[in-house]
Amino acid sequence: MPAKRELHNPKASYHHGDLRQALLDAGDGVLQEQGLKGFTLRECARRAGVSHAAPKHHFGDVTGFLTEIAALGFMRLSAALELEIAGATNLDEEFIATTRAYVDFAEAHPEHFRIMFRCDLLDDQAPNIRQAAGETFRLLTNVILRQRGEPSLSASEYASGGEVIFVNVIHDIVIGWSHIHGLAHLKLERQLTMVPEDMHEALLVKASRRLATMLRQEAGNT
Amino acid sequence: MPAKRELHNPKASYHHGDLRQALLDAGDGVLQEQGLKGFTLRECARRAGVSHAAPKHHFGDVTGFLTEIAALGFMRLSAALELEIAGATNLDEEFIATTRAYVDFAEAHPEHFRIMFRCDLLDDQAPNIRQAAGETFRLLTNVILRQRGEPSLSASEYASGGEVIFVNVIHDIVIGWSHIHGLAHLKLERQLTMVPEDMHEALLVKASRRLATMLRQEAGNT
DNA sequence: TTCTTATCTTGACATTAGCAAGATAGATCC
DNA sequence: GGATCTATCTTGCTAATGTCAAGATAAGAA
Repeated sequence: MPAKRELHNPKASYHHGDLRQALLDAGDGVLQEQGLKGFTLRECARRAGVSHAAPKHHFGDVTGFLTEIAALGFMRLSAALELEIAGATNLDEEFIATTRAYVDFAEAHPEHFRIMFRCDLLDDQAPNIRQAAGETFRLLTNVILRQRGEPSLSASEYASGGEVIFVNVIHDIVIGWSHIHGLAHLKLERQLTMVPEDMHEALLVKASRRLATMLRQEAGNT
Repeated sequence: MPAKRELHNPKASYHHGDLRQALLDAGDGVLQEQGLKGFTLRECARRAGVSHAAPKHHFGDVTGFLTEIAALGFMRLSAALELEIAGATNLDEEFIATTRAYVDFAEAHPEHFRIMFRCDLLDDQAPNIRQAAGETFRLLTNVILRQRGEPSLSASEYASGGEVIFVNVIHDIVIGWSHIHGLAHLKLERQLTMVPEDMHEALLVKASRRLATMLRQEAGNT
């Protein structure tokens, strides 16, 4: 241990061990405490106790880093959806629970949510985020399929030609997702302030129940 | 005209005349050509032919500038909505046209749209943006009110206690707006790529028609 | 004319992303 | 064991940014 060298973090060795994960954790912290504005590669490096150029080897540039953060966001969203969906005991409840989980996620992790849906900041063709976002979409698709009384898609079914299976219901999937996503996004970005805060839960329930009822009806002409 | 001074723009006088508008125009150009990433106060100043600190006097800081840009965005969105709504000849058409105008706006001005709904980048309590966003919301509210066969709100009616008037229909307003906004946002952020591009128009029409039909029905229990 | 005020410039500082070159240490091979 | 290889991390640099403070300029008021 040569004393002449002053490492950024004298406790740690030159090789961090799991710097990649440490940087992702640091990024989480920065996003939570300072938001996307305070999110810089150098700040994350500082928190991880390494030099400013250390992240480059693991993520390339800031786009690569954000892509990874967004992919993690989709994984957490999927987990939250699965948890809420599993607790529902009927179709109305399931759709409401799905909406609630989605909206709650946006409010609990606003910066992650923003980044996940900012394709100009990401490499949205990267395999990891495509995979993660695809899984979220599969869960939402299945919620709609069940509303319509159709069988759900397993991950493997979805991977191998899910498009073919749900081509007939894609309209309803988009209707359902747009409803959920629009509500979450508008709420997150403070566009629903004309509704008193304590009415938001009731609003979510009523709106989602009405949507679900519609999804269970046969679509009309055209 | 002292020859020793080298102004940024020798053609213009020291006092620009309408630098505020020139900067806003420059900002428009930057957003269109380079997006939010290339949007910097200094770049806008360069385009307007003034020094890098000139914007400060007109907008304060970058947040103030973006707030102004966002307010303009809401005004343009309102104009687009009004135009499309005016062309509709029945309720189905009107709701579809509203959705189309909103979605088209997001695609035509993606960066404006992103900024308008990024409350962390803005001073969303500033009077100009509140006014502009309020007008957009009034137009959307009226679309929903007409679907329900209720009278529209004029700007003055909306300003003086519109909340009281539409408290009974706020659920449907949020349902309608969430649908429209969610569709626009998901499409803009490339989350609907599982639907072939040439089906997007038909998707929009079908989804909106179905939504409009629902809005015209009485809400069920709860 | 002189003073006042709004407008714009200059210069500086702290900060960032990204690059290039070098240092370190763990792993591999002989 | 020792030499080499390679991934990992550091240092130092450049160009750029937002913001501030101080000064310069012009337009209008007094």
